[in-house]
Amino acid sequence: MCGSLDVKINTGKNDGMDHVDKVLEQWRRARPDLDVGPMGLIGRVGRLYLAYLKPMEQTFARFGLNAAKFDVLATLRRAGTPHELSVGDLLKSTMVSSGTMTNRLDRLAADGLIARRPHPDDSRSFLIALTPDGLALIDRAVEAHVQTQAELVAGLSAEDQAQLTTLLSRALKAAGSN
Amino acid sequence: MCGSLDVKINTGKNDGMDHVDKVLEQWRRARPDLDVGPMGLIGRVGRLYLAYLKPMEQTFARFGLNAAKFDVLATLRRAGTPHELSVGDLLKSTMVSSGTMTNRLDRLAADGLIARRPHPDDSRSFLIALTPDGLALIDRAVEAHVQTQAELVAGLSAEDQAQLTTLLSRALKAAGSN
DNA sequence: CTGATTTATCTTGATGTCAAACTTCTTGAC
DNA sequence: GTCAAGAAGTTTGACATCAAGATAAATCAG
Repeated sequence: MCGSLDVKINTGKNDGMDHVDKVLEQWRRARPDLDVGPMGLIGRVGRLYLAYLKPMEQTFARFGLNAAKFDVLATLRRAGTPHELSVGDLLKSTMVSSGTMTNRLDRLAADGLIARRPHPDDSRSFLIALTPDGLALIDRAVEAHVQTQAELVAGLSAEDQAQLTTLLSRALKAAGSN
Repeated sequence: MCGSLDVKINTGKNDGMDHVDKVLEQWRRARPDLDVGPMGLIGRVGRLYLAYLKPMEQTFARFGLNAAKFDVLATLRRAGTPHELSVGDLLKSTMVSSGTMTNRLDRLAADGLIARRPHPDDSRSFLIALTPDGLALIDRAVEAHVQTQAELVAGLSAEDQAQLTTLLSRALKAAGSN
């Protein structure tokens, strides 16, 4: 007596179900004791993050960059003239480990996009500056990046964009990360 | 005459500004020609993703797992009895490269959490099954995971959670990833 | 049947990341 | 002054990931 119902729902290939809906449906069948409501919200945040990341990485690639390199160059660029920060400043802005930052700076220096010089007031420290090439590149890359981002949200109405931004801010506070 | 204004706004350490607000403010000063509206939305999605990911990774670590391993075990678990899928099935569900999946399966097999066996109908293929240890572990881990996720969104009202889920779904469709 | 193509998975080589250990320099207590 | 404690970056070792190439088996065209 439940055979037809099983077949009907099985594998969840119904109407407007997205990937997250299908996963939740599977969990409900496999572990009906679990409340998967939060998983739906958090899962969609993850999927949206990936959906945004891929096109942005493609844009970066057009300029010989990836998200990691873009991140460092953009941090220096938006800091304003003279586009120079210490390694520690970059660490605070970018939330990666110090070893990761060393690696990123090595590669950017090899590309001629940044230059290290000793910090005049602290010999343990280094100042990292955009080279002229680095400045020219990030200025072009960020224009393309902004354009890509505009396209990614173009399908949302202005009102939806504003509401989504508000709710995301609230969610960030609720998650304890301001 | 703009000196005092400059100082007042400089470095953006005002009221309720979060990290994304500060970045946008820096861009507005450094590149006033750019429209950074979409960057605010996309930036918050990224920050929220990270804010969710860190506590979830800590939960996984309590069970000797990381997000990659949890992902595979959970896919097998929610597929239902006999908790067995081909490598290709796992690839479709998890969106990683085939080399990555091989690596994940090697490590899970070394941990005794999954077992490979030849596919009875196709000698190119393998069936991957949870071992009894793997099943017991993922059943405990997913309970803790659901609990962690509940805590992460607990600061949002039920209405905000529902509205956010709706808008995220809309944003996913708008970004061309359903 | 047989050769060509496609499919399923694994292997290889290059990157990127982190945690923890390490080096060098600064600062603070006395 | 001098020594201990802390801070700024770098190095090391272990993983994780991907793209592209390799291997082996299934399928298809004729």
